[in-house]
Amino acid sequence: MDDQTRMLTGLTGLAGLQQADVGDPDSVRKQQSLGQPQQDIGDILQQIMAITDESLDEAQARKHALNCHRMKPALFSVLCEIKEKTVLSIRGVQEEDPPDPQIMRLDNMLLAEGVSGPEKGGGSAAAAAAAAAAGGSPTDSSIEHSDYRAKLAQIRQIYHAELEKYEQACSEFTNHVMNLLREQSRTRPISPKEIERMVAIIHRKFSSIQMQLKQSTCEAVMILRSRFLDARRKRRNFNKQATEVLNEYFYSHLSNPYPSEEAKEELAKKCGITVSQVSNWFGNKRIRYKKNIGKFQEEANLYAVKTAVDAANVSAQASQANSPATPNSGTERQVPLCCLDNKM
DNA sequence: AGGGATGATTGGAA
DNA sequence: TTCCAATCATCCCT
Repeated sequence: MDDQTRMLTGLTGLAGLQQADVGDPDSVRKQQSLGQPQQDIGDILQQIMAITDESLDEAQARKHALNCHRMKPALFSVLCEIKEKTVLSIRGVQEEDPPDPQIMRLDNMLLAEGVSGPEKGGGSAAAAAAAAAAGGSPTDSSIEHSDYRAKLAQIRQIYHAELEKYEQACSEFTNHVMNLLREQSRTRPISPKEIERMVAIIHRKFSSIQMQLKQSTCEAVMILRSRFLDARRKRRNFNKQATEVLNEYFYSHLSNPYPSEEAKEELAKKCGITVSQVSNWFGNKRIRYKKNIGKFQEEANLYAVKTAVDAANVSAQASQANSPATPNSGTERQVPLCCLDNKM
């Protein structure tokens, strides 16, 4: 049975509808049950078409009569079915979209940066690590860090506020459209499926707006990040005291200038820098010393003397305080004039 | 301004 | 992962 036939069959209930009968379903039933000749479907359609030619009152009355007709649900259901099979099904195929990879990428990025998702260490932890590696005085890095964190928090706040606004607008609009369509479904054939589809369309539209929001948020984070990372490049030399502490350790452990993790932590604490900065410093120092031992000889001698004097002071204090002590027993430091071991 | 010094980064090896 | 070696980027002295 094709759609046309089905429609006609579905409409047979309305056949024989006459102006006088409209609004009186009983008379239709009576006519049907009595097997009265049924009018052609064309008559009804003509009556509907003719509504526009009638006076407003007449048209209203006829519309009302048609709306109240007991076969209306059947008619609407058939029309909905036809609609479903033609226009909507074509559109439905076209609009079925897979999860957008672009939006997934944006979501992942926002999550990783700590902008979306629950408040967490994410971006701020990364910022902390970067700021810690930024060098310079601890005050500088903490200023940069808090600055970065504050800006990120600001972005996060704006993002969530906007997102909430969009979501609210979306649900309000969806409700409005749904109510409207439900209302209209009394006067024109609208299936629940069609309403569902309309809701999906609205959500798609809003999600494309959301994508724009996500995109611009990502851009803002990237700009902030690049500015922050650029700042990281602006290194400061360690202060004199820190360099001295590091050099002292280096030259007093010249035979094995590889501080343990604990030693690095202690040096970092003493110098007010991070452990990775200590590692960087030792890495640079080893390679530069090895490349030009001659150039560093003077410096090495200087620290050797300093170390020796310190050691002497320590042992003098020890011998004063206690019984006679072995020279240098109070320090682990080695005499630093030897070459680096074969590790280098 | 130029150049050396120095802290950070990167890629590869162990 | 740690270290080396090369390199980059910036500082800072002359």
